[in-house]
Amino acid sequence: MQQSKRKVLKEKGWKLGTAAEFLGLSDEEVAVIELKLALGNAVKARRQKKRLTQAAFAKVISSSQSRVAKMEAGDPSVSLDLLVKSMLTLGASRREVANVIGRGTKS
Amino acid sequence: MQQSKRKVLKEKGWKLGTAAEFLGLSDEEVAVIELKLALGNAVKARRQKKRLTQAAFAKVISSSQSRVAKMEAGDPSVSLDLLVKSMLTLGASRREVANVIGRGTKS
DNA sequence: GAAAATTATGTCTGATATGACATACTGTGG
DNA sequence: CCACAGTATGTCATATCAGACATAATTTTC
Repeated sequence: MQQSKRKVLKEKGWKLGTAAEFLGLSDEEVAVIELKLALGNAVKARRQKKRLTQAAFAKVISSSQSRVAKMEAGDPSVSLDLLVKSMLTLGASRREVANVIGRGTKS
Repeated sequence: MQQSKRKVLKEKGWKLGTAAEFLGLSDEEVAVIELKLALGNAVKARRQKKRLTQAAFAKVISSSQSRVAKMEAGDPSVSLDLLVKSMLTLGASRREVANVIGRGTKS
């Protein structure tokens, strides 16, 4: 696990704060976080392509603007479930979701 | 959304019970459920291949035997997060996880 | 450059997922 | 048959995630 990656994640608010947490975060967990970041970016891209505002999209998925913002920002409080459901709602196929997961997403 | 699929999910305990819930379950949500079933099967296959018992694997991911059983059984109470983390812990690459998501998994 | 729209961030309360435990079910060897 | 390993199922208390709201920061439009 490279320091560079750790740094980015830490800045996003993923608590790698204390030594215990730092040590306690397995590579698999870090990988899941990276997945979430990739999906967040993908959601943002798709939403923008559809020229939807965060608020508008929030209504579509019966959520709130702030939650959408957090999704896209890679906030630790959003689940894979929500991200995937969002992608699908934005019209992504299962395969497209898989692509994002397979190879990350360039911003 | 085909009746056949609905039926299978219902039997697994995904509450399509009341009319409201039946109508309230969007196709995207159903798709997410299918994803979970596919991942559950994939987890089971990988675990068995490694000749790990549910209890043994549970220890590895700091969980419990019952939760592993629920994952593999496609229980509604397990999250995508846990399923994906499990796959990765079982040695699956991000790409392999993507494959399961892209094309389901034949049991 | 002000006003308006959009997005970001923080924090609540309620909803849902969590590990743990108990216990029941299923097979398999003796 | 029976013990025993593995798996399934139900239930808890606690932790984590949810939508909602307020409000700050940013971007867009005029």
